[in-house]
Amino acid sequence: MSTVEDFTEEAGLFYERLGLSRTAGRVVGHLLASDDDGADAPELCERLAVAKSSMSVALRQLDQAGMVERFRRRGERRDRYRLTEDVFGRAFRAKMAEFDAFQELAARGLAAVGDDPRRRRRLENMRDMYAFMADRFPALLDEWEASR
Amino acid sequence: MSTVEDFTEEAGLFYERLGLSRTAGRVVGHLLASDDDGADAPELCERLAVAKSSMSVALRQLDQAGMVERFRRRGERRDRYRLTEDVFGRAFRAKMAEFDAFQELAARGLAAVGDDPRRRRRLENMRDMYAFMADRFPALLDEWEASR
DNA sequence: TTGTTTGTTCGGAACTTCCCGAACAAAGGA
DNA sequence: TCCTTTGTTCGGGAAGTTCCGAACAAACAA
Repeated sequence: MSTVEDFTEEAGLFYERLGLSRTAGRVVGHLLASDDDGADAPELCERLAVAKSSMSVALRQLDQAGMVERFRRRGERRDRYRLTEDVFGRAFRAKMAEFDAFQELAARGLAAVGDDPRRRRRLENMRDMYAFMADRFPALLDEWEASR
Repeated sequence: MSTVEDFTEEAGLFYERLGLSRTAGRVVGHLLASDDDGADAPELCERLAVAKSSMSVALRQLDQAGMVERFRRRGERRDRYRLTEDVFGRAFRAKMAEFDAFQELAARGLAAVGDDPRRRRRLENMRDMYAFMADRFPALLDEWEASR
């Protein structure tokens, strides 16, 4: 029997492999399995057995990465946190920024190697491939969003 | 003035952010800026100022990840290493495996949350989006390869 | 003002990763 | 066989990361 707690831990491991901290990944897992009202910090601390200082850091990371947003219900004194509506679309756009970084790295390599065609060939291929992907990706995302 | 050495260090930092070790990233950078004959281990150790034990580990990692291949010139006694011809295509295919893993994670989440539509909505969106991308990506790669 | 709630920052402990040198293993020539 | 070359594995130390509890700051209520 698979539980929400199990899923939360799996998500923690999954996102840890992708570069988030374990705690941040577990938060994402918990918020994925909760509804759009999200959760507040004390609840997350208690459910995930994490100190509030660690939770503060993890939530700030996720906020700055654009993965969660803070909000506050009218009249309440504490923040709540939920995944951004478009969190996975944002993840894809972040991948596109990575494509741009690859292109830039290839360009730096080309500036460094000079004129030798044997040494330019692979870097040019790298640059062109990532340029191609960066060019095509937005249309793919648009197509997905249109299909919703 | 940008040099090949600078580029090698930049590549090391770049690939370290992506999850490789610094040494492995520097090797990739060096091989990117060299020609198709690649380099041998003593040369890499000397140029990158790295112990041969560390180089052995880094090269094995890159080999197992399919990023470099070993080869030996006829009659020589030491291996040489070069980037696989299709190293960046392989990187994209690895991203597709990541898409599959996201789908799988979403499926586990759905199994855990039960019937509540409010809690299923986001996980279903996650699953469907990554399924869409996994479906479309091969055609994108084919298109790139055809355009060569 | 004083006390309470909420959230952040700081210092240190625990853990993990990375890299080195040394020891070891394997293969080829003398 | 014995020695050299090539490459791997092992143990330890250095560096970086993560998390905790405690101290701190800010906002609000009484």
